[in-house]
Amino acid sequence: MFKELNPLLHSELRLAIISLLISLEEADFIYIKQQTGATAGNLSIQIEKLRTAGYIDVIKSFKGKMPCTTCKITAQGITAFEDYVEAIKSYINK
Amino acid sequence: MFKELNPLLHSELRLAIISLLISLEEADFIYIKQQTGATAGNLSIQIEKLRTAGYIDVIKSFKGKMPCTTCKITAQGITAFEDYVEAIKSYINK
DNA sequence: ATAAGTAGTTTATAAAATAAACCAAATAAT
DNA sequence: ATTATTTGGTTTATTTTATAAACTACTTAT
Repeated sequence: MFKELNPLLHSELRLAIISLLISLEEADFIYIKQQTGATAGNLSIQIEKLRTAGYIDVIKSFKGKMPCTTCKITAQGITAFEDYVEAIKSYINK
Repeated sequence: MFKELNPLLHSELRLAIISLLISLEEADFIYIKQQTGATAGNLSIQIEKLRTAGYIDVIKSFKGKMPCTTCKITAQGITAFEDYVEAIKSYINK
């Protein structure tokens, strides 16, 4: 009947992050912050959760003298997103 | 970019309840419990939240000698669900 | 030097979901 | 008839999650 919704992706901000990274393949902290409208603190935490789950890779570097955190979706992340999309459809297409 | 996800509907169980009621127009507590696999306690709470929001009507009656709680979606609930479906699409159709 | 801004992280608080315990009545077993 | 057991829930308590606020470290401008 209803498929299970992966709780890691069933979060407005984390879903937005993954959705962004699916189409972009790579995006930095500031860009994600702008696109999602999230606060830095919340974004920092949700990125870390996605990283711990193996859904994204996080690369910390410097852009000039400023630190720059870049995120990239992993193969596991792509699969998880695709599964989530299938699952949510079981709720919205009756 | 990303549309806001109504937090009342962005909950696995509440979304399942509303999704059921969209297609059925009416369902009782036991049936919803079976279809969603929710525990009675959790279901009781989530039904009350949907009722308070005006998304469903809850009618308490007796079926023979047993109490029976029947739920029915409201016009407001239908609109909220339709809006939610539009919003979630902004995350899953890139 | 001092103030203000950038790019984050950490800690604390509020909100949500879930589980466990409970209640009242009905039915089944001894 | 009295003691379980089940049904149909509600209430309370605990855990998890999300959000906001405070903080760190460094940079740029005054």
